[in-house]
Amino acid sequence: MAKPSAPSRERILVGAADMISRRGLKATSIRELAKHAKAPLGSTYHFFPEGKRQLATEAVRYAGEAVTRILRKELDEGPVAGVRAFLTLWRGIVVDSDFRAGCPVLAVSVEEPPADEIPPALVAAAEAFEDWERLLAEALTAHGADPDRAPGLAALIVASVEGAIAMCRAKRGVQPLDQVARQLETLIADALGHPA
Amino acid sequence: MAKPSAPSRERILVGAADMISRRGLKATSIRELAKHAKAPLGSTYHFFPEGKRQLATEAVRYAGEAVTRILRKELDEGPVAGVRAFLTLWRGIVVDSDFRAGCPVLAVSVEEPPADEIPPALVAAAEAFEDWERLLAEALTAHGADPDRAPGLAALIVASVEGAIAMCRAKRGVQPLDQVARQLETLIADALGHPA
DNA sequence: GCTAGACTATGACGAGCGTTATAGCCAGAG
DNA sequence: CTCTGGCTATAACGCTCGTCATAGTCTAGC
Repeated sequence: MAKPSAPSRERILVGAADMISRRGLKATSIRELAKHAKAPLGSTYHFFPEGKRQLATEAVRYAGEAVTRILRKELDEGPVAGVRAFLTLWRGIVVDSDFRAGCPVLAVSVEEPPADEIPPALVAAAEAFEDWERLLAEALTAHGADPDRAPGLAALIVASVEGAIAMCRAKRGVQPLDQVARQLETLIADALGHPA
Repeated sequence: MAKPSAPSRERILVGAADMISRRGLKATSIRELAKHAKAPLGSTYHFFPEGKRQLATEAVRYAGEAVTRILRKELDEGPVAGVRAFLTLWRGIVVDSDFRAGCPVLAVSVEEPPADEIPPALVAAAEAFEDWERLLAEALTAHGADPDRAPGLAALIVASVEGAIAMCRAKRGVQPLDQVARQLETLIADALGHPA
């Protein structure tokens, strides 16, 4: 035994993030998730004893941090390259899933929390957004953007990409993401001092 | 008889749009919707005999067109005023609901359609986005923006506002919408020929 | 006042949900 | 080999879901 757990746990998390990004949190059932992740139903409660709440929270964190890692790496080449990678990442997910999958963080963000508490999955979603914004803002200021304006610009980038992902799914086409990509690219070039 | 129907029908529609904007489509149950709209459960099937599909489709159309009307009216004062009204509208909904409600069009857009068909509610969502983008693009070109770039700019506006609504809900604060408002305002001023 | 037709009230159907309980399997430690 | 404990299998709990059927109420037109 020894090793506290197998690759099953991570497979469940990945499957949960994917499923949430497609259907939303409430519409993702643990039974179907188990089937989708090729794990037995009992195992989900073995690995995540607090049930759906815990599973959702960890899935959002997992996905959010995966994107954070990619973003951090690509931003080493500068903000333009980083934003381009950010857009390409989501574009790939949307296209590869035939416009059926999107961003799990967004999916969790648009579901009403219960009246009495703020679910930890929603907190994890907010943290993911903040991480992405912070990384972008730092890269922008590091490359010459006005430090007062960089956070706002970073928020615009994240918001427009998330919105464009949803629009692509509704329209079943990549135009919104491509349009946003173009606009952001010139906008960032401008903010960095640019050539016109 | 005579009058084909009462104000009940519209009340159900409004309630459905509100509920969808909070919980998403799949998580909105007809039973709770009826309670929320103070209509009997039987009435929902009387007014919408095709059931949830029809109800969702009409609710999305209803909400989308309501926003379209507001947007069209406010754009008469120019693109800056129109975008400002657009943002203020959503800001009000988010704040008044204590960050529990958002955009029903976005909510429908991020839910996976069944494998065999594209649900009409999703088509209605795509149409709403397109209407908003078209109105914005027309206003931008009419006020001096480069006609080649206006559609992309309009898409960026819609995408960033939708994304910011979701981010506000996750963070339980209005900063994202306000940041996006500021960025869009200067961006539009620029695109219109501006003073720097 | 009576009747037709728009609306409402109520209850049932099968299905799926989250969750729990119980029992079984099976690799590795002693 | 035995035993232990991580993992799996199966069945069941109460609940809510979308939908439908049936019967009842109310009002407008004659």
